Amino acid sequence: MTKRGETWHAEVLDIFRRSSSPVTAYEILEVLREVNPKIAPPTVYRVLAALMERRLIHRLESMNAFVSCQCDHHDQPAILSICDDCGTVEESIAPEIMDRLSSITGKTGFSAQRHVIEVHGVCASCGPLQAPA
Amino acid sequence: MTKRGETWHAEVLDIFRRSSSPVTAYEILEVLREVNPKIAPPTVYRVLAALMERRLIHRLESMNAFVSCQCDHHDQPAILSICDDCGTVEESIAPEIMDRLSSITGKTGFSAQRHVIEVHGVCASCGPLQAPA
DNA sequence: ACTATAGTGTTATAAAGTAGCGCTTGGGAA
DNA sequence: TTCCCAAGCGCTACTTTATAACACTATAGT
Repeated sequence: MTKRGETWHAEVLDIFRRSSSPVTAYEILEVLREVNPKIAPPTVYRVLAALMERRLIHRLESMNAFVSCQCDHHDQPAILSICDDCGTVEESIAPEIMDRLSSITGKTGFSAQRHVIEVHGVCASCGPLQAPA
Repeated sequence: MTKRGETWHAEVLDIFRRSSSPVTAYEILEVLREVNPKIAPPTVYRVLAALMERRLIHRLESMNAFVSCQCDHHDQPAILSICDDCGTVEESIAPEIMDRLSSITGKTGFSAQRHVIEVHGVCASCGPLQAPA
């Protein structure tokens, strides 16, 4: 199925891959509107949902934005580090942290299903060593 | 300062303490409007910002909602476990996880400043053992 | 008294996300 | 081959979440 249906999927994925920073749904909307000015939000959100389901993009919960997955493709939940200065997002994988997390939250019988880990800070390029005073 | 200014702070804190689940800004707005029907969103968001600064509440980034801080008061960042079934939120502290996290994200020179850790899942009361079939 | 500041009131608007309908297409079942 | 289904999309309208900007009041400190 879907040879004609995937029109926007590739288009949107491209937008993400061309951007080094998080992109909001409405920013995507604007770009798509350069192609078809009548596109509405639901189209964008549907594409985003599909791409998330395929693990091709991540949602940045703390920013209401999205980034493309940088890893080849792991089903491991990702640790996202966000530079509050330049907006760059880096992705790390650390299964042992997820295990520790699950075990800590599991102490009360909680069963973890989805980990949201976002670290805000300043990246190497923006850090104090690079921009002293 | 502030004997008259803090009107809403205590009121809002009370709302949080009476609720076992996350509360949205607009839910708070509704409650405040029972007292003063003319209250508008900015008032609520200002109170929330103040309470966050005092570390009395946490923002649940993945839900656009807020919960009161359950710990006595640590400046440690909290791990929030959210039951997607009943909405209950539990708070855990695990400095060693934060250290691990900072060290992992720091490998590329990233300097961590704010950790967002939210774990979605199912709590003990809602788990499969409690509701089999 | 004067001033800085924290908290609030108010209007308007921006930004983010969803409900719900219906159309088209292509692949598989009958 | 015909029918139906699922995926992707168009579109309208709407809800929810959040902020900008400006004004006012009261208290604490000097």
